[in-house]
Amino acid sequence: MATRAIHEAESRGRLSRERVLDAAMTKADTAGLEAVTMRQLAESLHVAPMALYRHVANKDDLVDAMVDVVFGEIGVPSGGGDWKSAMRRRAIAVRDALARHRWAIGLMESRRTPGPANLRHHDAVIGRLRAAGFSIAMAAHAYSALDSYIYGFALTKLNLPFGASDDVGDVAEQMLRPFPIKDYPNLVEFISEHVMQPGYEYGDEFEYGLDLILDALDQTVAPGSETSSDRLPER
Amino acid sequence: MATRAIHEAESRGRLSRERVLDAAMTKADTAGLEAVTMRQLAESLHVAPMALYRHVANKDDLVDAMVDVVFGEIGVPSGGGDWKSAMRRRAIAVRDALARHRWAIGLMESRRTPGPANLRHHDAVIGRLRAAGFSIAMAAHAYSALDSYIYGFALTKLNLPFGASDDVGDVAEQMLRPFPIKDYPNLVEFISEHVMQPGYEYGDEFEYGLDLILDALDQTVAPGSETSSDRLPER
DNA sequence: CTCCGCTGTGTACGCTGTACACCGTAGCGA
DNA sequence: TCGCTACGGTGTACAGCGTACACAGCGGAG
Repeated sequence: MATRAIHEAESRGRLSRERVLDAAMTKADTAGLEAVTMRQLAESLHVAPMALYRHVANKDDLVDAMVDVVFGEIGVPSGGGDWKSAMRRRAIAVRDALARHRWAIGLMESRRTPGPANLRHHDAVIGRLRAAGFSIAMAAHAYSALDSYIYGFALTKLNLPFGASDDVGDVAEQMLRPFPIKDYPNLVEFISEHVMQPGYEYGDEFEYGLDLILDALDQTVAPGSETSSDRLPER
Repeated sequence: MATRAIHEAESRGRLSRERVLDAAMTKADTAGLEAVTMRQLAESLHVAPMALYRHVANKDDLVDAMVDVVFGEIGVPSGGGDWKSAMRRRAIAVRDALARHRWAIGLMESRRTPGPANLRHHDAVIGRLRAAGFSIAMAAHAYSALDSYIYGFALTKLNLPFGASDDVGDVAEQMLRPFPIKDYPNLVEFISEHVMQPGYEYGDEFEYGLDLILDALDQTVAPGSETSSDRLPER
């Protein structure tokens, strides 16, 4: 009884898949995905490592579930407006979710076993495009182009690192330091004249490319006209 | 002496950074990046694990070098033609390199310490755009949009798995099996009417989106005209 | 009251990256 | 020719990983 009481006090009740998932998300968000080990996760839940296996099949199952939580947060493209603004809002929702959960980038589309939120999301986006008059093939084109861009942007932004609040110029300069500057004149100009300028924010590039693609799709799908509600040529 | 002779016969001479790198690339290409462990790598070189550390600082250094080899294979956009076809060729070269080295996807832009081939590549691409009359800001827009798309496509293609020669339809159907079909009508239609059709190849989507972006950039950079050789508006 | 089943535990195995001390040899200066 | 040094390869060891397996304690059903 004493043991039980103490244990309850420490862990605020029994373990559950949801509590495991919550702890994993928090840990990943704050300490990175590499900090999400079964052992560390168990420790932060005040539980033995093997206890987790009563609630997740294995680590892959856990990661699958985490990714599905992110899809859940993204939700589905909300009702109003034309397809273009719906897709624009969705793109930004995805970007924002990936900004909150940087560890999910590169995992979102890579799971061999998509969860329900994942499927619901894809279903809704395709549905939205079809309702706007996209043929199946054209919806595939649009979805592929948009998703590639969105995930790719997140990926390159995550990477080429400019980590959040680091001074971008410092990082860039540091990457170049070991090399003779004269070998990379365009890169040097690019960094000193653009990246290091005050007010530069790589994240701002996102909407430029996004609108580029959305406008191009719009032109393809409704060349000349401005409202589209019928099946239109694929290519 | 006997020992030495045997050892030489097995390993075809001394170890070197290059031999380590070659073995690592081969292993990653054939068995995936997760098979590239210091121990397995050492074994395939007939050498003790710790021997590798005389030639690479640590595993991160090794992976950095592997990524730079991929950039080396991509090369720089070759001379002739307008910027659009140069960028198109580059995009396809990147896609092909990533197809040869699937493990590199997600690593290409993520290394905090880019190698010389990486920098040379970026320098050349920026240089090509600048030479075609792109302002610095416009070059940034174009580069960001293109790279996001290219890497994102590789990422989503790698992922949503349809692994190479698997039957795409089978995989898709299998992903849906655990769920009630009626919950995802658009997805079901999409898969059965499009993805499962004979001749469908997701990889074909790449050039559609690529040309969409290239044409859109072209229109932005030279609205109306068909040859561009001067600085033009950023946005 | 007894028993079953569920949940959490402890131990153990094989794998990972890599620190550290060691040793044989090749190549050099004397 | 000798002796030394520096370098490349080895063996051992440690901490940390995912997880298989046998077990224990408790709650609820019969």
